[in-house]
Amino acid sequence: MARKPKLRTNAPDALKAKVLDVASELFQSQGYHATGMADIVKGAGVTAGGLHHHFPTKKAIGLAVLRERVRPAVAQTWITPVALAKSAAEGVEAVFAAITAELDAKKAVRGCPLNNLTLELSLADPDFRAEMAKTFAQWETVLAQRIRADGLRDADSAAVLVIAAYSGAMAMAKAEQSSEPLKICGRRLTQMLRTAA
Amino acid sequence: MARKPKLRTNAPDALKAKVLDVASELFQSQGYHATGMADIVKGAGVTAGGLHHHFPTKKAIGLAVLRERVRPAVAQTWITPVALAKSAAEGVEAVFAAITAELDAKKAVRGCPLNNLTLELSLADPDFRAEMAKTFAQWETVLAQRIRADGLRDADSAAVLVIAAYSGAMAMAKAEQSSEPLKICGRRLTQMLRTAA
DNA sequence: CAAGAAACAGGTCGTTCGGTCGGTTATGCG
DNA sequence: CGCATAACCGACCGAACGACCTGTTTCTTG
Repeated sequence: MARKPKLRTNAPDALKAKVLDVASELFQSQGYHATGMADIVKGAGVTAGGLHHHFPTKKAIGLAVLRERVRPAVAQTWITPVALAKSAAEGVEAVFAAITAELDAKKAVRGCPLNNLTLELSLADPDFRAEMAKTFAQWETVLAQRIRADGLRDADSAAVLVIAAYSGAMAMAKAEQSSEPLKICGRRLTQMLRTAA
Repeated sequence: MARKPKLRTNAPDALKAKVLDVASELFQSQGYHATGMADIVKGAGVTAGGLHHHFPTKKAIGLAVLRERVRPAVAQTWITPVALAKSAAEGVEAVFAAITAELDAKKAVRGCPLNNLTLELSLADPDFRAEMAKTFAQWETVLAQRIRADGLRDADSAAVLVIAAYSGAMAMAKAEQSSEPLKICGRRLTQMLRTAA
């Protein structure tokens, strides 16, 4: 039945990467349940069979997106910059500035990838929930370390507050389609970190 | 074809109320997209035809849930208690205490209804987004008024921070299935409101 | 360079989705 | 009491869903 012996090159890593790129993009802009396998297939330019060979289920894709896209994204935009900053206050200020600048540049506020998936999936599946909890825990740990290094008391609770305020501000920003809540919270959080130091 | 002339009583308001109760419960525990019309039909003990007569589409149910269940819930658990409290700090403290107590009593942390639906739907549909934005705005306004009445400066930004921290803490609580983030944020927020007063 | 393994193609399966339709029953009103 | 109208019933529809399976091509390795 070989009708069209279509040209092909085996590149499993590239295929996987493309699938995860497309899937994380779609999950971010539409949500997990609103995204169909067909959307991913079409967006990634892959066939259903090829996709199935690497990711047996949709859940496997979701988990991989969480581990290989969302978590690194949190590390890159939040954890590393704050850890390397001169002070926690300065780091938080820079992160909020970078994020609000990016939001203003685009047209739409699509929310924090971690929070989007957390609220949609953490109750639906224990594996998803474990993944998110782990990411949050890591985030808290590193941020608390940085705050403690500045000599602040209650570094742990401060870290939780910063992460919570950021997450919630992003949710409000998504609802209002404006970066204003983030700007406000960024300002108050850096001020809090500075005056306590 | 009248096989079973099943007993029936016309009670449109009761039917609507039951549908909204069940739908808001299901949306809260599973999410909007993960909840099918069949789930609502089964849970409410209604027929598909009866449901369709009052709610032409699923979206209509979602909007009604938002307006007639979620918004009143926010008003009842947050806005009214804070508005009536002796001080903003005391009000916020009481609200956080009530919510964490309720969470600890149940087994699962299901998140804030408003945030759950916001993150899932605000990008998908402008009508949904408008509804959420309105609810957030009202929340901000009343909270800021209460804070301002205590004589605090920057009451508006404080209100945004409080709401954001609450929302984000609930998201973290959902991921970790623990009321701890809420307790921590509640403590720090009331402390902030008190020392600034 | 054979031959087994891995990568990929793409059609198809059963299910569930949201929504519809013709028909029946209750109820308010004149 | 009659009857128009709203409330309600439940079988049914096409489309889309996630998953899968067989067959073919490419790679790897002894």
